[in-house]
Amino acid sequence: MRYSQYYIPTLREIPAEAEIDSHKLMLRAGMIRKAAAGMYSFLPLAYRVLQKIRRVVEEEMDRAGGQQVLLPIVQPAEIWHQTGRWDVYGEEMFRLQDRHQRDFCLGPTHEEMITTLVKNEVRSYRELPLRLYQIQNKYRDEIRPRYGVMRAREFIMKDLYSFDRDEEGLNRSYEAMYEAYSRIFTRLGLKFRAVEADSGAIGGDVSHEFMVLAPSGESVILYCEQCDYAANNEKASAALPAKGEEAFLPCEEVHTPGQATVPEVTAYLGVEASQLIKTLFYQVGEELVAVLVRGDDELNDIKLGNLFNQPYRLAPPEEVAAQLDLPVGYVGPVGLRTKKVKIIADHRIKTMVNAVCGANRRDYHLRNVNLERDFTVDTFADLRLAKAGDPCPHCQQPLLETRGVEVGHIFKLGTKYSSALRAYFRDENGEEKPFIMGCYGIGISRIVAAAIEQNNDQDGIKWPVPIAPFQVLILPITSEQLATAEEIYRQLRAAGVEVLLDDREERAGVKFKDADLIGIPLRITVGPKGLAQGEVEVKVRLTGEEFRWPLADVTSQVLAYLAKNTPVVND
RNA sequence: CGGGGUGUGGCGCAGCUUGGCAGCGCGUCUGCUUUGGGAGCAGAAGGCCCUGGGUUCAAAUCCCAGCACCCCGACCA
Repeated sequence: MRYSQYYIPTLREIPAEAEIDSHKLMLRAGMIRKAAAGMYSFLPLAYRVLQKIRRVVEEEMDRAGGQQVLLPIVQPAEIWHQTGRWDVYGEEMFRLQDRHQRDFCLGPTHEEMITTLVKNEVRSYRELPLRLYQIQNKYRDEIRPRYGVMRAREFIMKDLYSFDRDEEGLNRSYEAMYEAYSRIFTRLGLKFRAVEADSGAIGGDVSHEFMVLAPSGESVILYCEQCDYAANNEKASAALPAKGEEAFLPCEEVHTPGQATVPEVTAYLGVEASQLIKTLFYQVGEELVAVLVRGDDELNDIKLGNLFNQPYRLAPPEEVAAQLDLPVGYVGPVGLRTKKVKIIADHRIKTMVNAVCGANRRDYHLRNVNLERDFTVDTFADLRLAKAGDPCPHCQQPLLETRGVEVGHIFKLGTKYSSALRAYFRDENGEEKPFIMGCYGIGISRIVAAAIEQNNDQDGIKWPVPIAPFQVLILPITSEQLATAEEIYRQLRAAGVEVLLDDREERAGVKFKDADLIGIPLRITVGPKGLAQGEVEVKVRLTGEEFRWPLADVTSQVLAYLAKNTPVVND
């Protein structure tokens, strides 16, 4: 491709709206333009990247037994009513009506659509397993779209749905997808990690997210170097520390005037935050529930939500005072029974000896409080937010922390949608059974942004070879070298290399700046200095390495570099 | 939805306090000179100052209402 005939509207200045690197660079490199909040046009350079990602995804989906289909983006409300999600999905769904005032939505996801399709077509276990996927735009009216295409309201997604006859089949489908995803991100040349994830409202017991690692990522990942354990911080758990060995001391009340918060109490009494029991009250449905966590722990809202399994919120102090006559800041589990409040505690409470907690009396705390002797708990659960340094739940090694961008998520759905939509098949005994389903998503457009987050510097993007819009950029310093550059261009193209020839009548500086910005992996500079010795100057964008190659070797050297830097996954 | 901020040529911004010809830098176009990391000179084009209403002889500027966009939070397969 000739630069002069290709539309790459680079910007010198950073548009004010962009916050993170990938967003700034996609705008500056002329890849995207905004149409509305969370709605973007993809320009030629970005489209090439999308196509490359798409091709790898398609190859791996096909290899894993997937068959590509294309379902309607506009979906009738009826099927959403059947699963109850027309109401559940709420404001996040783009809705519209046709001329007959019939309700439709723009598909945020396609469980309803695909399940309806399969229900009407597949009758027998003999037709299973079935793995159908598509790549198309998805629509979610996010409350707050942000970071360019990272969290857009219209985005490109690959979604595959698996239909199996039993759990065993589902497990095979799930494993096939897990492997396919690992192959995809490896082949795309991205540093990634698969982590255990919370399956959230979509249900199911097992779920993994695929994270592209980047310090600016929105998700926090905890992982163990010793074993394979890795989870996002919504899901991560830690091994329990050993219970303290000390002898129980007699419980005593101490005066702590005006000391209501954890830092205040620890400072006033000269104890560690880990010796404190925090008591929080949540309004769950109609009742107030007491939740106990160690003073140095943070409550994990996702885990708490999964436990309650209904709407809940932190009860404001006034309500606690009004309903239970308790002074927030001086509340503790001892004697709480008399209030008929359900007490839920994080597992770590079990390991505490001679703890400190509120005395349920203003300006007083209790010392040397011990489980069983002084108070009891209704339910123990893992409720704390795991953090770096915690012991790994599998091997006790300290967990490490990193950040990532979620680019893929796989779920075991079970029969949630097939049951709701009455999608059944006949098994070998002639019995009607609901399909056992799984769903598996990849954010195609998000991968572009994630790849840039992972690979950029002050000067611009540094594309990994597999997803670069072009593999090689040829940069003649002046028009004097254009003929030589054209010749190299011709040879490389003949060898099947994707080349961008910067044939613009611009000064060298401008071309260098744009080259760095758009980040083509190999830059071949054709200038008088090199040509005097029959050589071109080569710079590797990713590493900054520089070489001199004799003119005659350019094609073979380029092919060797590309081969070496295109990850291959063996069958 | 709560809080904060911003809307002025394609991009980045000044002007608004104290009403009086709409400006600067970059980019774009033309010409000349230049040509190894965003060149110089000369000239030119390009504006519903977010929208609507109000105050005023006069509004980018003051007042009212609305809209859009960005950030923080809540929310979110």
